[in-house]
Amino acid sequence: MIRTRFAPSPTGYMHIGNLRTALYEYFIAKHAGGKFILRIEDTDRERYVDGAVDIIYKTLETAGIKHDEGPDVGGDYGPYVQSERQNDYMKYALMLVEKGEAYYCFCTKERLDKLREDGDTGVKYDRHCLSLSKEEIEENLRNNVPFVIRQKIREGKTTFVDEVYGEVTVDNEDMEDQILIKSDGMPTYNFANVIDDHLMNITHVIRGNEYLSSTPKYNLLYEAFGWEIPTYIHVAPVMKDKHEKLSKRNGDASFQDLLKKGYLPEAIVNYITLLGWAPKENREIFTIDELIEIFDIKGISKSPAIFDPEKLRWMNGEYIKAMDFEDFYKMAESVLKNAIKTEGIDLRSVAGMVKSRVCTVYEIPEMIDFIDELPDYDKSLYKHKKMKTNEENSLDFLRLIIPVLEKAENWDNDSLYEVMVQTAKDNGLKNGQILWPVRTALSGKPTTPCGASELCVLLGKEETLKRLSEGIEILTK
RNA sequence: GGCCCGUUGGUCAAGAGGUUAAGACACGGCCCUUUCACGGCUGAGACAUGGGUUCGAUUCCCGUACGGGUCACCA
Repeated sequence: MIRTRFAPSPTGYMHIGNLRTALYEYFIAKHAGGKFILRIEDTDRERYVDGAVDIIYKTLETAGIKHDEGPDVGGDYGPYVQSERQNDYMKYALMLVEKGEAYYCFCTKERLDKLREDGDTGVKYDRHCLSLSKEEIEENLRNNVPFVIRQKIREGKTTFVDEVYGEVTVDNEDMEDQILIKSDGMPTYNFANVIDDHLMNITHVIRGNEYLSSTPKYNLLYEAFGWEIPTYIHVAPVMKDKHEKLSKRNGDASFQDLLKKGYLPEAIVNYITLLGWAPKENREIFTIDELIEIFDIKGISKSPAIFDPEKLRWMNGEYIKAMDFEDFYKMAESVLKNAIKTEGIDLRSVAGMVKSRVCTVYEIPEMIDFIDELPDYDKSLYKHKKMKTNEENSLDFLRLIIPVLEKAENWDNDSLYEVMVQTAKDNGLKNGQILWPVRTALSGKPTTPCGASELCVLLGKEETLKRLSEGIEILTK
C-alpha cells in the first residue's frame, strides 16, 4: 500500500510550490489506491503563526484534496502534529548511540564557531567528541553538561535512486556528522522526518529537490536503523522567474491570493499540476479525478518551471467558458451587481454576454462600465476603416437612424437589428455604417461585449435615444 | 569554494540515436462576425557550448559556460 504525506509548516501561507507538492503526493497515492497523510510540522515555534493550520485544512479542502489521515481526521499512526510526538525521538537517537551509529557531543557553540572561523563554509565537525571515553561521557552526563547527539557518518559512498533524477552517488566524506538531537532535547528536522516517515509507514517521499543533497544522510540514517528506505521523488521548484523561486518572501501569489483574484480552484490545481509535470496525452484541461487517473511519476520534470500568470489566466477562461451558465451567474452575480447601479438592467443577459469574453469575473466591471455612464470619448472613435465610417459621415448615419429607432415599436434584438440593417439597405449603405456609429454612440468604447442592437435592448429605448443624440453633439463639436 | 542537480522557441512542454523537432500560452496574419471575444485556418520562433562514440547525434560519454541547490543545535 502506497502511503504519501504532506508535511507543511504552519507558517500562515500556502505557496504554490507547496500546494503542487501536495497535489503530486495526493495523485501518486490515490492513483495507486493508497493513502495520503497530512502531518503538521510545527516544531519551529519562531515561525509558527496562529490560524495557519486552518489555512492548511482550508487549502486542501478547496483544492479538492482529501487526506486520509491527519490531525483533524485521525488515523492509526498519530499523533499527526509533530510537536505532540516529541517523546520518541530521544529514544530512537539513543538506540543509535547504542549501536555505535551516533554519539554524544558536548562541544560548545563557541568551539564549533571557532572551528568554522578559519575555513570557508563547509568545514565539517572535527569529531572531537567521537573519541570521548565512556567515563568522560558519563561524567558529563552526570554533571548535566549540555549535549547534542550526532550521527556518525560511515566511510564510503552512498548511492540512492530518485524516481525523477535517477541514481545519485555521494562520497560520505562530504557529509558532516549531523546533529540528530539538539541540546534542548528536540530533534532536528532531518531526524524527526526520518523517524516520523518510518513510524507512519510512508512509502513514497515527495519533496522539493533542495533535499536532493541531504538525501544520502537520510539513507544513512535508515540504514543505521535497519529500516526500509522509501521511494524518493524529488521535484524541481516553481519559479517566479529564471532566478527566483516563487516565495512568501517575495510576496508572490499564494493559493489564497489567486483565489482572491478570481481564479477557480479547479483551474489553479489544473495549471500548477502542469508546471513540472506533463501527461502522456497531448491535452491540458483535466479535472482532479482525471489527474489521479493519469498521473505518472515519469512525467515529472527535472528542471524548474516558471509560473506564468498569463497561462493561468487563459486556463481560468477555459474553465469559465465550460461552466454551466447558472454556476457562472452565481459566481458573477455580486460582481455584476456592484458594477451596474442602473435600475432595470438584465444582469443575466449581461452575464451571458460576458461569459465567453472574460478570464476572471473581475474582468467584468471594466468591460461593462459604460452601462451606468457613457464615458467621455473622442469622436475619432467613429472612424472605422472597414466599416467605412468617419467623423463626418457618422453624423449623417446617426441622424438617419434616430428617427427610425424613435418609431420602433418592437424593442427586441431581432427587430432592432432588422430595422437597422433595413435602413442601411434602403440608403445604399453597408450594415456597418449604421451599426458601428450606433454601437459607438451607445457605449463610447472601441469594444463592447455585444453588438449595436443588443446594446439598444440592454439600455432601453429612452437611454438609447438619449445617447444617440449625445453622439450627434459630440460629432458636431 | 567543495559536493549535488539542471539547460528543447519569450513561457509551459512532448520527443527520440536517423522526425519537416509535437502541442499549449503569449505574439502576427487571414476567415467567421453586429465592435470585441469565442471558433477555424495560418505565420514567425528552440535542442547552451566544445570535444568525443557512431555510418549518423539535440538525444549516449567527457569537458566548458550559465543557472539552481546544499554544506546550521532552520525547517
